[in-house]
Amino acid sequence: MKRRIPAEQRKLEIEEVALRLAFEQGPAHVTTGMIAAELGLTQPAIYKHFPCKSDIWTEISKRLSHRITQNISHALKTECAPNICIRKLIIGHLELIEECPALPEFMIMRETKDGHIILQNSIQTAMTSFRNALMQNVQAAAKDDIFIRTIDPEDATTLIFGVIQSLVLRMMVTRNPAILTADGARLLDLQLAGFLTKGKE
Amino acid sequence: MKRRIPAEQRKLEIEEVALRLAFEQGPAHVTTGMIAAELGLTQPAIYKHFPCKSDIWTEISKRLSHRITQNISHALKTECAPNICIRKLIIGHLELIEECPALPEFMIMRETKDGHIILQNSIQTAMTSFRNALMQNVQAAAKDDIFIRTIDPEDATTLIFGVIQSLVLRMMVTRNPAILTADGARLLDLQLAGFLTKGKE
Amino acid sequence: MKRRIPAEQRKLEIEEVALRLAFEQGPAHVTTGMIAAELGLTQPAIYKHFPCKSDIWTEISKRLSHRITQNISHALKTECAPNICIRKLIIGHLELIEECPALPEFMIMRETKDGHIILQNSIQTAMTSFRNALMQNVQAAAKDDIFIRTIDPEDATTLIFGVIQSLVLRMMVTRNPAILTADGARLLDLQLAGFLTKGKE
Amino acid sequence: MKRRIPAEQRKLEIEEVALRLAFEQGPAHVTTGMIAAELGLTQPAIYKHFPCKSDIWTEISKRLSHRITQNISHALKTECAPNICIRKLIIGHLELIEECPALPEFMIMRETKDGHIILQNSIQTAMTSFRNALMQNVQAAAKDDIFIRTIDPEDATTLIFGVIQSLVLRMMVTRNPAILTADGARLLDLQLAGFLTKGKE
DNA sequence: TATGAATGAGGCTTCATTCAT
DNA sequence: CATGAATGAAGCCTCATTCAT
Repeated sequence: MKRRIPAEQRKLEIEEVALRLAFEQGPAHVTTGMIAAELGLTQPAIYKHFPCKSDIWTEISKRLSHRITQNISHALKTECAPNICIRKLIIGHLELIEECPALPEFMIMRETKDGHIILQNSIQTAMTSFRNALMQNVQAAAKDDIFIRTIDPEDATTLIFGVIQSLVLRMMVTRNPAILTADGARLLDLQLAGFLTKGKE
Repeated sequence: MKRRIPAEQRKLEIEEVALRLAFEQGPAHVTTGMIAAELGLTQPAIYKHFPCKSDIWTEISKRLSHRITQNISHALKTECAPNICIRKLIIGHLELIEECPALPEFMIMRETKDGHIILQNSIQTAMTSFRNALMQNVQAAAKDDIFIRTIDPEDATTLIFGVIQSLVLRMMVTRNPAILTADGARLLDLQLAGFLTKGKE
Repeated sequence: MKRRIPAEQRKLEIEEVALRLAFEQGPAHVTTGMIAAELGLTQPAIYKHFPCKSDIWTEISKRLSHRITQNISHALKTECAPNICIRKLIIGHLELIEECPALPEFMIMRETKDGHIILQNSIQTAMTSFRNALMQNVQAAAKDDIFIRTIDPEDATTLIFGVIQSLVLRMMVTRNPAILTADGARLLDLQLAGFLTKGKE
Repeated sequence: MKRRIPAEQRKLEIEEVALRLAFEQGPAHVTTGMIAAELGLTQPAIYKHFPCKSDIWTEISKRLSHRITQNISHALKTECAPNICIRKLIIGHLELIEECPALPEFMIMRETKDGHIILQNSIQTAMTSFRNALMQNVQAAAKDDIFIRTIDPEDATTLIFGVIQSLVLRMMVTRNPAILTADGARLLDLQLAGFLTKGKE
């Protein structure tokens, strides 16, 4: 009658559903009951796979952090010019968000344990690495005379990162993740154009 | 001990406290009990001023929308060059966020009424106006040869708006609203520099 | 329709019902729902009077401890011969148990907070005082040649205390608290007779 | 790793663990999960050996009852003076409790079946036999002029039984079963001394 | 003889909301 | 304008129990 599914796969399903619901309704509104209903399970069945609800978020956060880190190493491992690396970092991250559009909200999500609010930080840590990788390539680009030499690397990095933020905000308002990769490359080009040594038209 | 306070003023107090708590704990974690406790009231007392909880958010949203709109008209009413207007719009909005740091979360907040999720939209409407005002000035700046003529106004607007998003994200991670105006002008200059016809010295 | 009752009185009612149910069903089987049902309340209504369930037990324990201590001071304050004091202590305590027959189970009750077992000890502390008061009077009785001089006060105290234990066990098995005072005096007399200097004919 | 063990032995293991946990945490707090965890089993594995949880308690109660009865017949079968028999009964029972310190709590434990509370009584039945055996010997001792002739056998029995209760209470408070046999003989002597015809030196 | 996935009942607790005072 | 007592819905979590393998 009911689907009986191996635990490992069920865990994944729970995480996927939770992630999807987190995008649709906002992480704070996702209940274990909603997750269970979505999977055709009773609510306590969730607890056969996760000791407590916040562990679902923790596990998801770990998984997302890992994806972020993977994207970073993938973007850096190839021997490319710094501006190409920057491109790979940004586009790769946009693709990740398109796949998991709840990611940005996880980054700023407050987790509550025992009534106390604790900030979710494994994703924030990964994003710090992301920003560092970005900045190193900005610095390298300036050194290589790809970017204007006098550019402030911190601020330039912030603006390049801002391309993601702009798109994320529009995605959240429009509820349409497709715009991320659709518009990402073009916006990034425009952003980087301002930093390039070569003339901009 | 028991302060009896005119209704209009109490309403304001409630909204202020709710707004502050929304920043501290996240809008979804704010309860009527927390608001009441913060004001030294009993929890049902809130209902003398607001028929239901979501009306608090609605009222706050209205107020914030009004502030956003005020900022727009203030930035546009003076006869300035378009790039100056852009500056006024962005900096003005950053100041508003610094004063009400929960604003960005209100923009993406889901309100639940009768179990259904509805997006908060009076602020989103105001932000659409904001974006339009921004874009009009970008177009004007391009027409006036302040910005590069060939620039795409949509994309340029998105990137300029992105300055706000970048700063907001850093504020949410650092929990420090002060960075908004501290770094805003400098970042905006860097962003606009990429669009200016004149060399970036 | 529903009785609306001042908070202080409701608190008392809750404690009384909890105490009664603790005797009838055993403390570990008493639920907030049972208490509420007994009072014609909804279950969450209990939480308007006690922040959490274990606070009900804590409060009851405090009250019982106080009663125990009162009995001690009442038995000691009058200027009586030590054997009379002993009598007052024991009979007074039996009367208290007859009134609150759950008391013995509270003494050995394990309270669970956050999944960890903690022993209930405010009553145990009071009972330690009770035992000390008993022993002091046993020593005094030996000094005054009421009891046999060579008696070991620790052991004699334990046996006198044992009169209570014996009756309590029979009460728990028969579920009839009335035997406590019905048989108490007679049993105590028999017990003390063994310690008296005068021959037992 | 996975021990597969003959059913009969596993049943015993389960009962032993349940009995130990009943002493440590209180019978009402023992769950099938705790028992399974203690044995390195999955929780439903318990149900291969016991149709339902209360059957574990029932089985344990039977076993304990049997031990109680064994102690009685062992104490009575030897041809001894009644006071020696009494001694054997009490000391033997104390030894049993020292081995199974949860026994006293089983005696007053409420078992719940289909939501209804039922008292555990196979142990109570055995204890009634124990008391009867005790009383018969008290009567015999009175007849043989070992105890004072005029003694009330009921009451004397209650007090002698009380030696066990006193020690049990102290064990439960101190969580130390060793005191039972350490102090038992001495206390019993003191108790019986009061009933002996011979002067108390 | 056991595991592995799941269920159903029920417990504690929170919270928005009502209403008489 | 506010309190004080209470409700109803819902959330998290535990536990005994089932059943296929």
